[in-house]
Parts: sequence; structure tokens; C-alpha cells
Amino acid sequence: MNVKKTRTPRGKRDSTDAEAGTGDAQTTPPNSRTLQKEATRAAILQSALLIFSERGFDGGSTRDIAAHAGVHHALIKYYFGSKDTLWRAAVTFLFERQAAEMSFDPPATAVTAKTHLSRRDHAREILRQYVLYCARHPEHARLMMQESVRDSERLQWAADTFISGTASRAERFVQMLQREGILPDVSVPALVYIIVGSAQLFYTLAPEVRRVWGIDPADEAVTAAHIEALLAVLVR
Amino acid sequence: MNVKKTRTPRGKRDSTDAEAGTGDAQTTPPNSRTLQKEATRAAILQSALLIFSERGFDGGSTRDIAAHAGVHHALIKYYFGSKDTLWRAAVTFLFERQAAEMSFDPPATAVTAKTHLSRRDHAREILRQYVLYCARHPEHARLMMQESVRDSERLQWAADTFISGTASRAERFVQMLQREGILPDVSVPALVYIIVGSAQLFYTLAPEVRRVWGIDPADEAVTAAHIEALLAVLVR
DNA sequence: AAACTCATTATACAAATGGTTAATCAAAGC
DNA sequence: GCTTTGATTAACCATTTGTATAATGAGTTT
Repeated sequence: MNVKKTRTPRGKRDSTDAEAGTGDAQTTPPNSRTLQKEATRAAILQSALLIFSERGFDGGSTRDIAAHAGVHHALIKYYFGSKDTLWRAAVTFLFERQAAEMSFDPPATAVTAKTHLSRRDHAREILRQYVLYCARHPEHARLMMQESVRDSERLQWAADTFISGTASRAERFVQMLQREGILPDVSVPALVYIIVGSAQLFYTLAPEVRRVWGIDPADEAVTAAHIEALLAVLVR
Repeated sequence: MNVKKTRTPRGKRDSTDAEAGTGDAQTTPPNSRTLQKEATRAAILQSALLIFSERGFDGGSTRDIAAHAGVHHALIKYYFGSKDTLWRAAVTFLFERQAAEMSFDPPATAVTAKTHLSRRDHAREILRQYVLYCARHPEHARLMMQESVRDSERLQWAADTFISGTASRAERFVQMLQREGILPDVSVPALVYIIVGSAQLFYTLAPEVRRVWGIDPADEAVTAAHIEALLAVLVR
């Protein structure tokens, strides 16, 4: 990663091109100092996302996260306080990004939308958006899965803070589809995990898919095929 | 766990009730020594299954595994050589047990079977068996998932040794359902992960399900509902 | 009962890990 | 230009972890 572009062995520099890159220096002029601070924090967070999602909380070391971000490991305490806090910040980032990029209940369809889609097409569009989100950010499902396989304080916190809300929205989405006759009248929680599981596993296990099937879920055409398959199965 | 029933602080004992428990002392009479050895090895393996499946390879420590099994941590090297070998032994156990308990292509239905089930009922029965397997042994999917989220030598080994074979059988199963018109003619790998994901996520994330939805996937009635939902969605 | 086997334990060790503190040094403010 | 601020680094510490080796002692064999 090394977001801090080409760090020289010792200190930090290249502050010039940092602010030269973005010409948006106006409202509360962002110091090259604050810019760099922002970049460092973001680099750590992104590395944490990657490492935690691939190795879990226990398996991912803060030193590896720091090394991957190209910063000194002491900076993790400086910016995030502790490993636990860093993990929570990572989870918060994931769910806030998801909320920004994807909405389960609203009309969905990134920009336009609602311009006369049948309920069935509406459902298709939302599911399509969800699969695309999973394809774009596989580390979200990976990280959460790592934590949801056993009960812990972290899971409790994540459940209370984020998962419950997401679950409620998914529940309403499923119930809507049931009212429309698109989904069968069976257990709602079961349906939720059936939908989520069928949408995300393909991307969560992408390394396995590549090795065993010789295809790459990150490939646009492959994802298109997956969406086609998912919709053919789920939306009758 | 502590399979070695009620270990006294120091050494080992209770060899008497150990062989008194099973009256099958005939062909190569199992020493109380060999019996105990078998039990210790099995205890370590089971603990490894649990710890690895919940924390991953990096996150699960051999000392925790030993402690959970109620044995000295040095025994892990004695019985399995190294942490890596123990992990491979655990994976081998998982896939051999799966092969013994579940078959994807054969008529399935544990005992009888094939006595005139329609192709649709046949598909239903196989899927039902698979969901029951996931419910019975959630650590299988958990452990494999932990390893399949990133490429590694372990994933490569598992893919070559076990996953590829399972994938081939799943592929043939899906193609059969497609020929029967039960599944749509879309990407086979996508369908495989859709089926697997929709079947197992509910059990893989059981701790989350309990906390967020207040139901327990291990509950028989809950699993029945999940099977009903899965079949209603997948087998049209 | 004595000798032997080997499953188990005690102990050690280097490396890795999460966390803490003081030093450093470039940018910001004067 | 000089001082101040604070982002970054160096060094350190107590634990944990994987691995290795020697000691132990119960069960088996003779």
C-alpha cells in the first residue's frame, strides 16, 4: 500500500506535490500537515481493513497493518488508541461506506430510478446493486464473517451498532418481496441469509474461486454472469 | 473439552473405566495405553477444529488448542509434528467426515433412496442432506472460509487435495439439475456458490443469527424452516 | 518384580506481538 | 529566523507463541 507516496528512508517529505495535487485549498486551508495526517490515518485504516478481513482480529497483527500502510507501528496507538479501537474504526468505516453506496429499502438504482419499474424489476435492481457492492468491496463481508463465527464482545458491539439496523432493513425488504409474491412465504431470517449468502460467498471466497474454477469474480463479465444467475434463482 | 475424563492434577489414570467402557476388546486388544493415545489425539484434533474454525490459522494458538483439549501443549508436536500439520490433519478430517456423511452425486437419502423419487424430489433430498450437514458441523464451513479469503500455500493445498474434487461433484450436480430444468441455464460456478452460500451462511454465522435475530440455527425447528425456505427458493 | 517403552510433562528459547515512553524533526506560527 | 507544535520514530517491556529437548513416570513386557 504505502499511501504516503515514496517515503524516504528517514523522515517525511514531498509535502509540495501533496497539496499541489488537489487544487482545492480554500475553506480552512488544509495544511500540508493536516493533509498528510489525513493520508496516514486513511492508509492505516485501509490496511487494517485488508489485514483484519483476511486474517481476523486475532490473526492480524498491528505491526503487519502498520508495515502494509508504510508507517511506524506506534502510529496505530497515536491515531486509533488500540488494536481494538482500530478494529471498531474499520467496521464503522465499512458500514458507513455501505450506507453511502447502497441502500436496501429506497428505490436504489444509483441515480435515476423509480421511473416506472415493476416491483419485480425494482427487486432485481436492488439485488443487482447489492451484488455489485459485494464485488467492489469483498473485504466487508470477509471482515464481518471473521467476527460473526463466534460470540465475542466485538460481535456484540457490531451487532448492536450496525448489524441489527442492516438486518431490519433486509427484513423489510424481504417482507416486501413476499407481499409482491416474488419470494415464497417462508421464514424471513432464513430468506435473508439465503439472499445474503448467495450474493456474497462468490466474492468472499474469491481466492478459492480463482484457484479452483479458474475464473476471477472481480472480472466484470464474471460478475455479470453471477448477477444473472442470482436473479434467475431468486426473483421468480 | 477435556476428553481425557477428569484428569488428576499430575499424571494420567482412570485406565480401568476406559477399557471397561467399551466391551470390544478382541482383535488386537486395545491397550488402555493405545486407547488413551487415541483419545488424546482425537481430543487435540477436535479442539483444533473448533479453535481454527473460530479464529483462523494465524489467530488460533496451539497452546489454546492444547488447553481446550486438556493436554500439555508439547503433545501437539508429539502427535502432529507442527501447527501446520495439525491444521492439515483437521482439514483432512473434515473432508473425510463429509465424504462419509454426505454425498453430492449419489442418490443421497442416507439409507433407502432412489425408490421412485422424481428428479425434483431427488434434488430436494440432496439439498436437504447438505443443509443438515452444515447444521451438524458448522465448523467445516467456518474453517474453510477462514482459509479461502486469501491465497496461501494452505489454500493451494486444500484446493488441490479436497476442494477441487468437491467442486467437480457440485458442478455435475448443478448440470444435472439444469438438464432437468430445475435450475436455470446460467453460469455453473455462480450457481454452485449461490447454492453453497445460501445453504451454509445461516450456520456459519450462527452466533450472529442468535444475537441479531434471537433464533438459534442449531434448533431443529429453525433448521427445518431454513430447509423449507432454501428448497422453496432453489427448486422451482 | 525388574526392565523397558513411550505418552506426558517441565523447561527453555527465540521470535513476534500489543502497548508505552521519550526522543526527534519538519512544518506552523510568530 | 526562532520558537512552538505535533506527527513520526526509536527503544523498551511484558506476554504470547511455535518449537525443541530433556526429564518423568505409568503401563507393558518379560
